[in-house]
Amino acid sequence: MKPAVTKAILKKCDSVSRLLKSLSHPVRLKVLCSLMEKERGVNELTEFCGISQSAMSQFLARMKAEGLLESRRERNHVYYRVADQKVSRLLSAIREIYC
Amino acid sequence: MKPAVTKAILKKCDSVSRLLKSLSHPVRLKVLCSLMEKERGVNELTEFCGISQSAMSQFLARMKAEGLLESRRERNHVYYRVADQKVSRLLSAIREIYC
DNA sequence: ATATTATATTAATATTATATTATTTTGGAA
DNA sequence: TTCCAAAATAATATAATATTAATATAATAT
Repeated sequence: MKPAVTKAILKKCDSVSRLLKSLSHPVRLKVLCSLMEKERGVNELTEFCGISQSAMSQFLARMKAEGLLESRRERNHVYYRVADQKVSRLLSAIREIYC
Repeated sequence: MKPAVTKAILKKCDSVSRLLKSLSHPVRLKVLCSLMEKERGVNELTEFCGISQSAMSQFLARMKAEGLLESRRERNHVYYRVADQKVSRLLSAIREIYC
């Protein structure tokens, strides 16, 4: 492998692997998949994934902190949506290959 | 979400997230990336990733067990290559989006 | 003001993944 | 056979993540 090319790949791999780690949990992946079409409320996501409210809240907080999700509040409900265009593209590719 | 669609997605997410977990470690991702072009020896992979022989061997064994890699022996050297067509496609997609 | 519902945060524990070191196996060469 | 290099395995220590439970906040309704 040419050293010049090599170095660039190594760096990219570090950042990309961090992103993939975020997608690599079943709940986080389910959340992202279900948000592909449209934004959804915490309640809906929680039911969909079949986990506790607390757990979901933690997942959502983490994904938001990582820049994967954005949220907005409406009355006493919070709605989440996918924040990153590239992540959407990646999810589409995954769907195409595996679904 | 329609229950029929839902159930299929939930199942897929479980298996896909397992795969993504495997790609989500920097070393494993580097190995896969460097094997996109052609097969490579353990030695070369170890140097490329900058980890110990033992650690690399463990990663390779795991990836082989998971069906991501195949290997062949030639004299006292072992060469690894990507085993799964779908994984190759996924890696290509990742490259396209992030590199 | 109090109660209720939705969501978030914190803390404790359990689980799993990774790295390290030492040892073993494999196949070939002296 | 004995020796050597390459690779694999085993055992253990360490670090990272996930899970669970309890508590806290936010907004609204009574």
